[in-house]
Amino acid sequence: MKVSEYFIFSLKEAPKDAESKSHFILTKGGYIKKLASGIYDFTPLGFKVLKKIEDVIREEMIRINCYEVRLPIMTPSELWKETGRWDVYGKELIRFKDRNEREFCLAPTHEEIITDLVRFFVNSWRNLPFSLFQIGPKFRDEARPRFGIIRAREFIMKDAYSFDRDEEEAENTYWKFYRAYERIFERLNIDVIPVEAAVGAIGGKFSHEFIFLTDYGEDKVMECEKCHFISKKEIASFFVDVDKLMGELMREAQNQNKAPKKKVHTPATTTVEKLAEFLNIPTSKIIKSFFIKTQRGNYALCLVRGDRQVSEDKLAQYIGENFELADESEVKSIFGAGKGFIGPLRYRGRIIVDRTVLYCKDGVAGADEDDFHYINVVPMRDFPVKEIADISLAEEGDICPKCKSGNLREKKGLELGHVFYLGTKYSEPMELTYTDKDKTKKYVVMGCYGIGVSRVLASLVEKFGDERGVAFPPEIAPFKVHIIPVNIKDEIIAETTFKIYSEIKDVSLLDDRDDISPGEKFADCDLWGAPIKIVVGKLLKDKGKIEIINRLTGERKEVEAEKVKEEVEKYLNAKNE
RNA sequence: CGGGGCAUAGCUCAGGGGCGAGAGCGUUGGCCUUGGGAGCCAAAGGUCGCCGGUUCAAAUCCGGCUGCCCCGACCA
Repeated sequence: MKVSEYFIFSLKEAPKDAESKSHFILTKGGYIKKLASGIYDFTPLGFKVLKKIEDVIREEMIRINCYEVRLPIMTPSELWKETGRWDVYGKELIRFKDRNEREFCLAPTHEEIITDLVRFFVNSWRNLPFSLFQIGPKFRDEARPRFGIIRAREFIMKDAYSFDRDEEEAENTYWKFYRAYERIFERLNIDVIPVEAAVGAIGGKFSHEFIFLTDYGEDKVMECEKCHFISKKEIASFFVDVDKLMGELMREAQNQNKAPKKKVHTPATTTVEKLAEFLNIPTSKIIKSFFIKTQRGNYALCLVRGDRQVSEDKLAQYIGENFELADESEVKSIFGAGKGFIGPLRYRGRIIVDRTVLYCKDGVAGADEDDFHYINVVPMRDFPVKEIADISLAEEGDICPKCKSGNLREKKGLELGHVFYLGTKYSEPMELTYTDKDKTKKYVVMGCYGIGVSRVLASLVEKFGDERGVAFPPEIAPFKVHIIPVNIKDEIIAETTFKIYSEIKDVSLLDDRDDISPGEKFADCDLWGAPIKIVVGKLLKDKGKIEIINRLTGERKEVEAEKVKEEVEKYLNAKNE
């Protein structure tokens, strides 16, 4: 491709609001242009990279017998009402009406749509299993679009859906996709870490996110600084030596000299902070109690150390269902006190004790009486410790649950892919069934698998970009070679340049503009992403040589014009094997 | 959704009740130059976001709206 014949441009001044590296480079290099908040045009250059990424994904999907479809983005509300998501999705769903006042939305994801397609076709066990995918736009009216295409309102996603006959078959399919994802990201040269994701109680059995570590991520992850184990912060575990702590507590509980619990007046200490300040003790001495009501209507009292935060995801996972905090009147009628003053000392129902509470050897807990707490509270002595669970958020400095020695550090990550075992979450409400060999009707077992394609592009720029521009790895670079004739008006340079270009035309971008300075050409070369830079200039005049620079490694070679094609091929083949 | 900010040329921005509304970059024409966005000459290019108000007079002051940006909340 010749620059003079292409639609390609760059900006001298990138907009100041470009916050992340990828936003800056992609805008400055003319890959994308903002149309509205969180909505972007892709230019031929940007679209070219996007398609390379899509091609890698497409190949790997086809490799696992996943078939490509094209689903509408304008979708009728009826389908969303079948699963209840019309109401569950809030303002993020872009809704509108057609001329007949029928409600529609722009699809943010396609579970309902694909399930509708599939139920039209599937009747028998003979039709199963199979999986389908598509690559296309998704619409989510994000409250705050950010970092260019990292968090956009319209973005490109690959979404796949699997349909199996039973759980076992579906699990196998899940892991098949999981492995395909590993291959995809490896081929894309992007380092992702598969981490278990929160599924809540409704999601099903498994879910993994493929996380790319970057400051522009929106997910918090905990990483062990020693063994580099990574987990999402919401569900990250951390090491607590429960046996040792229980042994210590046991001795404390039996120690006759230990001060007995004592009721003290603590007026208006409705929060942990106020209580700690009032008693002049660290928050870590307080045993925080909160009372929950589960989806099935059961109650439980949960205890967490005062300086710790409960993880709603971990707690939901632990009890196996969703829950909410019991309301004030329920708490009052069961404990006889308001929320800030309840404790485990008299409660006879289910008590879930977070492991961090085991550190409290003379703690403070609510007295079940407004404006009163007990001090010198010893777990096991003063209340039963039967159910020990891991329900608090991991924090910086906690011990890694895997190697049990390194410290956890909080980092930011960006979700590039997500695999989800759905079970019958959609097939049940939407009546996607088949008749099995035994003539009984069964629900199809589903999974869904997404990759944020445009977000992968941004991540690649985050990884391979610098202040001046970006050099993509050959497999995804828009052009593999960027040819710069320093002065194309010079006949010798022009002749040599066009000769080289004719030999490697298919993979090259030739900057044949004759009206701009060399500096401008070099600047654009930095921006336009080719991993190989070929310069035809004074070296040709002086020594008859061409300069080849590998922008990814910085390696520089001087070769004769006749050898350029060979050199380029050598490099590309080495990278591709 | 809460808090804050911005809106003037294609881009980045200056100006601040009245005078022909400005700069740099970009664009067009001419010249010069060719190893890191170089230089000279000339020209084109504006609903000063929209609606209303105050005023003899509004791009400028006031109010509303819209859009965009930032912080936070939210983000199967």
